[in-house]
Amino acid sequence: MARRRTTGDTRQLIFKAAAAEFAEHGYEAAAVDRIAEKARVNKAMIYYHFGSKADLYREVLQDMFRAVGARARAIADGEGSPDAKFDAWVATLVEEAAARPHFPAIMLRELASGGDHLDADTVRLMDSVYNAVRDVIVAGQRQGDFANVNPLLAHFTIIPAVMFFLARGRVVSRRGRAHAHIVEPITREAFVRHMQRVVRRMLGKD
Amino acid sequence: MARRRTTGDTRQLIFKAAAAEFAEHGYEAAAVDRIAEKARVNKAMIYYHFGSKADLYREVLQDMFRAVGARARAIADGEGSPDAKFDAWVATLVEEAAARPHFPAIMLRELASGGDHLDADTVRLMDSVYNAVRDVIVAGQRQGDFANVNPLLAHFTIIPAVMFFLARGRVVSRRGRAHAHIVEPITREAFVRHMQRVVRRMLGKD
DNA sequence: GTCTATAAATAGATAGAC
DNA sequence: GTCTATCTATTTATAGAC
Repeated sequence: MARRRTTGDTRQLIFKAAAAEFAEHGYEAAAVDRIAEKARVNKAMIYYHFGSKADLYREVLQDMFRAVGARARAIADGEGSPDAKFDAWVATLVEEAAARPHFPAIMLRELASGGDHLDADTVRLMDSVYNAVRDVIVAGQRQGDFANVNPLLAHFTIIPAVMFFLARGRVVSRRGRAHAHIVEPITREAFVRHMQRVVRRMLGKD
Repeated sequence: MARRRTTGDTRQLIFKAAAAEFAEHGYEAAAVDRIAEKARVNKAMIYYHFGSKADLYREVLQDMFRAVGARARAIADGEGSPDAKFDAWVATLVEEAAARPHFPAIMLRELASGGDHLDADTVRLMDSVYNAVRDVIVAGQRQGDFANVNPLLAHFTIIPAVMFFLARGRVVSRRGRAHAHIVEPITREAFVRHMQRVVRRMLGKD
């Protein structure tokens, strides 16, 4: 059944096209014209629905961090040992980021630009992800399972590795790079297992 | 003694301004006009000395990877235990990247763009960094000090953490973010110690 | 809600004088 | 080697018809 395009559809088409465009080019170099093209929508519609390029970007960012934050909180508040929770967190982060191909690139670029486009609300959402991670670490330390590791340093050991790994896929798949060791492929399974091992050893007591 | 500006000076002024501009905005959004402004040089001089924006960018990238590659190779071929070499590698990487404030941001952005602007020569330079790291890991494994860890996975655990940490400095130092845990400051010393510990545990045998 | 047309600014790059 | 002036394309954004 083909049905007419509704307002919600248009918004979502724009939203998805915007996420892809911001990931490919970054906020500054992203072109509203190209977003309209990708969404097969008239450019004026983007301004009608989202107001400005900056507002559209903010919505894309917040959507990403809201999704990851919810899953992180679910793990933190769920059942299982601290070790098992971190196994789940690593797997979830990879899964969630892989399901949104634009997520790692946008995060990498936002960091590179010094958080130029992060408003207070977005920082709060990023913080809620970290807070869930920290809760698990502190709980693990209280019950004597984890060593005395700074939770923020632990967080910034896991997140960068996952973002790099997923962003790297596009670099590796380009042609004309067959003979460099650094672009050898890594399977997602191998990466997850590696990171789970690294995290367990990072957090574990001696 | 004030001396006249020579050709070499002009080239280097442009070079440094370009590195800063590419780091701040990324290749696409970088403006040749702004590079000229920063270097206090006429825009036409950039094209006279470097040919194009793309060529200028390539030179900036290659310079970065050449410097880091040389230091990585020196550590790999030098004296010391494999463990000590990795302590040195972590400290060196942080030092080298901190001395070039544009380095982490450019690398983050290049990765985010899928290596769009990496020619074969630049990939070879990146590869030489990894090859030095891999040599140390393989040697450590041969002499029974290291566990059987995939060297590429190990490399992509260290590099991202260092790049994130250094790029994060600019995000943290912005105003209006005082109340998020995720932007709490981390000293360089604490980070280096943490990473050295993580790397030792990642590579060490059980 | 959706379109066309266009304004106003800025981009990369070059011609040509000196 | 260094400059000014300029070409052409593209940018964000909006006015106004339907």
